[in-house]
Amino acid sequence: MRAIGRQLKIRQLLDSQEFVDLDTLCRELDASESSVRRDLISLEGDGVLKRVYGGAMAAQSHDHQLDFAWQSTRMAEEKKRIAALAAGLVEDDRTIILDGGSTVAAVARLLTGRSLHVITNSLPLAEIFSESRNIEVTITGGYLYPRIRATLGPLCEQMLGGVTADLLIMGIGGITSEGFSNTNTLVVGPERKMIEVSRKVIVVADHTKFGRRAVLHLAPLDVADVVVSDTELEQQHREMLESHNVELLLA
Amino acid sequence: MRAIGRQLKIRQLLDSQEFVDLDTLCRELDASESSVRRDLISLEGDGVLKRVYGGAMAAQSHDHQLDFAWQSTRMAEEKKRIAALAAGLVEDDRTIILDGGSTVAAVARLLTGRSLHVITNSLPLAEIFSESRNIEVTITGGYLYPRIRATLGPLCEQMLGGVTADLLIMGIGGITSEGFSNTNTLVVGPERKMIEVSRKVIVVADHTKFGRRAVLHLAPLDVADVVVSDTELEQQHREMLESHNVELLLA
DNA sequence: TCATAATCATTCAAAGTCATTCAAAAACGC
DNA sequence: GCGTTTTTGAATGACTTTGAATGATTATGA
Repeated sequence: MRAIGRQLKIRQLLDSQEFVDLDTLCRELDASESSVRRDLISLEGDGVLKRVYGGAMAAQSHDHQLDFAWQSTRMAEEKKRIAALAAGLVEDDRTIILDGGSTVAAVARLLTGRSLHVITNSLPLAEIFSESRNIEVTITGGYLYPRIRATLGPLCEQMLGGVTADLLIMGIGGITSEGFSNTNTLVVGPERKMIEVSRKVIVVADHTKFGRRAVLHLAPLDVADVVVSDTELEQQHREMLESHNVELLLA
Repeated sequence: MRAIGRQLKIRQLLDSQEFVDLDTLCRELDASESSVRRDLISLEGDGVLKRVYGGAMAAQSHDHQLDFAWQSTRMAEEKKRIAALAAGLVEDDRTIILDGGSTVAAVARLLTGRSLHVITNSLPLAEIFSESRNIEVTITGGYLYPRIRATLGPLCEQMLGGVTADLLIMGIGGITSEGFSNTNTLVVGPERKMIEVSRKVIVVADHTKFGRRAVLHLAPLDVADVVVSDTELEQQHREMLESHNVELLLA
């Protein structure tokens, strides 16, 4: 059977089932492991499926499953490692501000058993701590932005202006030598306030965020005390942070 | 079976049941205890489930949480009728404050299609409007009280002090001739503020609340403009409200 | 309260899976 | 037919996952 025929059959298989392992594919397609692997690499490039350890998963759009598929990728693993490192930097019984990024959510899940005072504008994040008896959660008020389910606006910023925190853990959209930037116009206001009222600022960002400049400039590099990223970060970006006196930790 | 396949099956299992023990998982997945544990750790990291001693529990999604809270309230027919009547009193394009009682939640459900600005300190209530494109939700900040998932405390009251609303719809613990009272020490502070900043106050309360005095006095009867209750309300209580110039509507 | 049983985290060797390389086979153009 | 390009499958070594064993921790019941 030719490559095209095999790939067609793989597509069909993934229509009916969510996951197929390599052995099954080799048997069904009557092809060698190597060929099947090559097909999977090709199909993954087309966005048809998601390669996972032991086989492949269907990449059905907008379904619950897609999130799952993405979460099981290598990138998600890096995110988890970054989160673990960042969580280790948090000392007990401190007041920390968490912004609403997905990497920060991963950090939050690792903090659930600790004793802390958490301030956040993100409802999903607040929910993570709902079972944590030793964590006091303060939510900033304001307009509830539905898409990301976080509070924003002047009321939010005003309230942030009235608090102080030992630590801020913040996700970010892009990092260049000019500073940190974010994609969402509305969130930068609260984020600037968060930076302002926090004694120490930790930014969590995987290596793909480096060299990218998102639409909205947020703050210069030196507002961050620590940046936590992963080991795939290029040397030039490492030096960029060092030259701005930002401590860099790689997970 | 590979890790991804197992984790998929665990998800499916937790869709249908709230808790699974480790033995069952090992048998169902035909995998060792160690592997299942690793899967659970990974899935917990993804926020899919909550690991508990002896197995794992489904991490209820927000919708489910709501539905659960919904079902757990003994939702008498009366309450629904009261809610419908109260919702009918709300005019479009107004700013209304909703407090966090279960009867008020019933009102909120009926308002989802409307065009309004809603201010609330209750997270479950805010969730009800998450899909409503024409409703702008403002959440009051403050300490997040886990049991009822509402914000409280000085920050909350301070923020309430900074707004004004056309209408307040409030649930209540007890109503006597001395006034309204509530069971929870912490919620009366925000509730007093809510009354203060609202031009009109509607109290929703089924007939069982009348004649009962809860531990904490909240406000005298005449702060309410309208009380909505059900037809089983005794005559003496009807007269009590009338004598305080409170309009009484019975559903 | 203490002893017992069950569950859990950690470690480590074995098994499984993956990316890469390379020579053989197949397809293609002329 | 013959040389070139593409595809294939086996082999190698690197990497990841697995399951059993160990000791630590947590529930249970007397």
